[in-house]
Amino acid sequence: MVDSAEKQRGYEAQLRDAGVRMTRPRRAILKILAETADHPDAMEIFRRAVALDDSISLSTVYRTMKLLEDKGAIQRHAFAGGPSRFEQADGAHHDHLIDIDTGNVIEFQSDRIEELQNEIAKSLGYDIVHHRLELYGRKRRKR
Amino acid sequence: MVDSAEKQRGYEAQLRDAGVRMTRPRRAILKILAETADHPDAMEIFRRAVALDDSISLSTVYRTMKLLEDKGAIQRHAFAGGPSRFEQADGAHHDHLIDIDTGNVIEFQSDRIEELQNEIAKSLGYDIVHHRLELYGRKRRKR
DNA sequence: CTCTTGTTGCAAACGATTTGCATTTGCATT
DNA sequence: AATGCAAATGCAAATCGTTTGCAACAAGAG
Ligand SMILES: [Mn+2]
Ligand SMILES: [Mn+2]
Ligand SMILES: [Zn+2]
Ligand SMILES: [Zn+2]
Repeated sequence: MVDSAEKQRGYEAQLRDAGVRMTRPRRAILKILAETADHPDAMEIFRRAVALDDSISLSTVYRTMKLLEDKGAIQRHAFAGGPSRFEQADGAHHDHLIDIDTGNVIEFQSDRIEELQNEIAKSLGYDIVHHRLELYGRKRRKR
Repeated sequence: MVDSAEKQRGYEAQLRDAGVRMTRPRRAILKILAETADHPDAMEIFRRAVALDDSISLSTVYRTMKLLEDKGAIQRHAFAGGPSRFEQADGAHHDHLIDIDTGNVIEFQSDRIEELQNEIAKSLGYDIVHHRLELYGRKRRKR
């Protein structure tokens, strides 16, 4: 809590420096993003935002997500089937495993896979600009 | 040509055996899929289908793609940004590198990456049901 | 405090895909 | 070859997530 409030202040300062006006809706959304550990979609962010400021509109949530994405403050993930989901872009790169029963998202990271991806692209004459690695799975039945 | 006509006949027989009625639109779409080497989207398939049978509707293209997907005859890929793109499901598993400038799709396959994915899922207590690995890249500037 | 310009909420538009419905068709049956 | 019925079609309208036009509003530089 203490930590996320601090983190949020850092976010705001960083954005203000980038020439972004700090409005009530934006503050609410940044607070939500700083506090959450999951990967909420726009509607979920909207719901949480309304709790902080009941005059926020869904359009503004969408507009803000796009703004933050452009500024590199968040990442957008279009997992199969559902709407886009978001997360802060502060941590290190990672990929995702999606629980197809619950929608839960688990993060993982593999240097080896990242390396192999680069090798493959290189051998095909390409430079990777970005990539997407998503595992869709089901919790293993306990034995 | 000879080859794809043969391939298409195989497709039709296989589907008929699965209880799928062979209609004019379906025959047209199967022909298109058997002949193409790329990853067309629904609208593109529609355009090519109209050339074979000008009474085909876009709805039917969508309905047929879903049917074929359910029967396991084709695969649907939702690459970033655009509409779903399709390809026959006959060959071996592979992943894709998308040229972000042209939209061209290049196929590749890495046993090592597939292995690593399974290890990761396993270590997280999951079984992979399906996955998505897409590299978005740009052709390397010639030196 | 004022002015300028960016931002907002709202409703309407959007693009891809799906769906309801009346009509047509495949095809198994006589 | 004619019949019957379920399945498939075309069309238009609906859907879903997301974007946009616009008039009202508010951030923050001066
Ligand atoms: Mn994540
Ligand atoms: Mn492919
Ligand atoms: Zn990665
Ligand atoms: Zn793969």
